[in-house]
Amino acid sequence: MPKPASVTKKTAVRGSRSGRPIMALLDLLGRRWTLRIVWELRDTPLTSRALRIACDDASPTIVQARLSELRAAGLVELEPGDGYRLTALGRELEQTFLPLHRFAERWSKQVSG
Amino acid sequence: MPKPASVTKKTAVRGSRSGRPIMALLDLLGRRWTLRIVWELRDTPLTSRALRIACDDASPTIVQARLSELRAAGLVELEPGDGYRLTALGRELEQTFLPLHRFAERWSKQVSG
DNA sequence: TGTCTCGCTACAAATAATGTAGCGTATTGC
DNA sequence: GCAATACGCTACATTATTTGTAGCGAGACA
Repeated sequence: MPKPASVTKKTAVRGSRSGRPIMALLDLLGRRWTLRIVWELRDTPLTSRALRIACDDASPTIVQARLSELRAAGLVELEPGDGYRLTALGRELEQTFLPLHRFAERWSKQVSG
Repeated sequence: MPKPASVTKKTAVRGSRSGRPIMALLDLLGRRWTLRIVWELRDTPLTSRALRIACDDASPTIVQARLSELRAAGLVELEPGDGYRLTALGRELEQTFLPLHRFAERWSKQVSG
């Protein structure tokens, strides 16, 4: 059951068939380690290796793949000599995630007991 | 300190080694279709089949798997006769996602243009 | 030179997702 | 009663993604 080319292409985001940016974004962020990577870059640039370690020693394959996607999406950039960091746009995104930290605390308390 | 069983066991989330709820949450949400499912339930309950269709005809296997995870996480519940819907906690989470819609619009304009 | 680290890639094995079919259980209409 | 339908959910083979390990070429440092 083939999907349209725009969705089958490697770089494209699933769910973008609709042309609704939110779907493309949800898809991009819903890939393994993507949210985590944005999170780890939230307040400091990290080299690719430091990032891997920060992400529970995720494999370089997937970290590089996610970084490529995030760079293509204009959310992350590579500052030579400094490592990866969020772009201005990436920082905007990260801002929308700040309440998530607080929520996570509430959530873990409510789920565990 | 170890997280509650529901977050440390096999069913639970990668990245929870640290015991930091945010990691567990980021991992849970960073699984394919999870964000999308929460999004689709944002303002109306949906039956499992309606949800599949809303999610670009995702396979029932994965939708059911994600729903199980989200139910175990206390974010989604099944109301018999009504379908799946966000719990109070799930609605709190969804609230933190609202700015995402607006961001997605900004993002798509900046990336494509 | 040798030894670092950097960003990044290759590649086989393991794991997860996909697409299709169908189960058992209600609920409806006849 | 009895199909027809929709529900939540599962089986399973195919395909895609992720993982883990190893290592490349380039640059900095000594």
